[in-house]
Amino acid sequence: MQNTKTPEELEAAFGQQLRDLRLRRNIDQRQLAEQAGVALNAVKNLENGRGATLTSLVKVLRALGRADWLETLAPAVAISPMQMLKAKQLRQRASKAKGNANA
Amino acid sequence: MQNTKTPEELEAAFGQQLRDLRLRRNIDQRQLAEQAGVALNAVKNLENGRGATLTSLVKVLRALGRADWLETLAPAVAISPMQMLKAKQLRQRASKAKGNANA
DNA sequence: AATCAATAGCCTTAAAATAGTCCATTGAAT
DNA sequence: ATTCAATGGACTATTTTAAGGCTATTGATT
Repeated sequence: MQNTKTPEELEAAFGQQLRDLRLRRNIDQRQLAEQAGVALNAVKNLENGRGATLTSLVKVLRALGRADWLETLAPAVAISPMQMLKAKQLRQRASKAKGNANA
Repeated sequence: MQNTKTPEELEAAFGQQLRDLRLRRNIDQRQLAEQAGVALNAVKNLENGRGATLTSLVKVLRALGRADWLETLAPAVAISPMQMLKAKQLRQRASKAKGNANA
């Protein structure tokens, strides 16, 4: 089941979550910006889904105490000890063009 | 327990996770960029932690089928049905400067 | 060990975000 | 109902990123 939202919608919904985190801590945008080391405008851009840099986002997450969330994107796959033994490490490059899982 | 990593380190570690997701699907950067609708350079920037826009990130996550991850930042707090009744909705603004939870 | 596609890195131009400031609107507290 | 800080929106200058193209390096395959 795919996410049908457009990138714009995703960014806006994401901004709302950032806002929620901030408001749960009851700090204003100015304070958050200061603690994060970014401009007030950068926080506004993030929360309103108006476009932002990844750097601004990371700094703000850090200030909100949620930098750990950034580590949850690609969790290591859980494998059994037996599988562990013969598990090959992840490839460093995609395989050459013909045998790919492409569309 | 705080995350002690610098923003640069966080961004680099995050980029590695993006790369892992891509490699698990065995597609190359060019294909991912094409499917995401961004430039090849944007994918490189993301994976190498060299700076990127939130828009590029969102498009790439979407192409990787992981846009749902964006919804996991601020999960709704679980409360009991009894609490539900008297639960006030989250404030829309931080409270005025004196009584804040500031540093 | 030879091959060659995947990736890194650099360049230029265009587009977008940051930073700083100001003013208008509005939610929450009195 | 009034007040006023929190927020939104707009503007300019500066910095950063996107896009597109090119070359050098290197990991995976044979």
